[in-house]
Amino acid sequence: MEESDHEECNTGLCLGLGGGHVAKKVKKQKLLNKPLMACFDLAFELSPKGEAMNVYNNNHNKKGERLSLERQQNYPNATYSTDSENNNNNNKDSRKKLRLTKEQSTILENTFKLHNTLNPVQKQSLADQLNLKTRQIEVWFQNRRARTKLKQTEVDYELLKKHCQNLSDENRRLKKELQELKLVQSPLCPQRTPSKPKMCSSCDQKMLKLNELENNN
DNA sequence: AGGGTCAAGAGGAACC
DNA sequence: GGTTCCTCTTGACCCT
Repeated sequence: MEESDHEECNTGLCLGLGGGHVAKKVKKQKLLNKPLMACFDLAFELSPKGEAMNVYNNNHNKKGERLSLERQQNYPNATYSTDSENNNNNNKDSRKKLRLTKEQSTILENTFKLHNTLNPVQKQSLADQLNLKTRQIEVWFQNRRARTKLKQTEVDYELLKKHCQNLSDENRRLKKELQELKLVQSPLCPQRTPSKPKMCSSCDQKMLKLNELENNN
């Protein structure tokens, strides 16, 4: 990287001042009217509140350090920078949080509405359009799908809860109704007990004989 | 200070 | 076997 490559940068970070806290201080003085700029592998943006932030972390992260070579090979587009690239900054405050601009968020949201997954070509073109890494686009879509799913789960849970409540109410109502029916059929209400069927005299006699036989047996 | 949000890390599953 | 996705977790930042 030539020094002239970042002549626009007045954050101080190019001079070895690392970390978001430094950037935060510097931003208030110098960056208020610069929505997006890049310097080395660092890109800065203003948050909705006007704070300057490191757009993409440079992963001196404790975990980032153990990132396997294999994964780096799997994701060649990802900015898994090695310490040698950015080692001017101290490793402790590495993982800076990216804040997408309103415009970036809007475009991502609109794209997500059209298709919630992207093919590599779409990913690349979106990355170019938004000045982000394809890996960032990929991560955003992953997280967005996760949020959608979580929201849907919450909605489903509420629906099931309501349904369950309805079933409980119905069950209670039916139990009550059954109780009332039992009460109505009890001996305490003789008028409701089934009356003896009327029989003609011949049938009556036959019944009598049957009863006698049964009793004899 | 503590909780919420969200980008990113990590690891495993699924797919081709 | 490489790539992408899912899921859970982590950590930075914001808000109250």
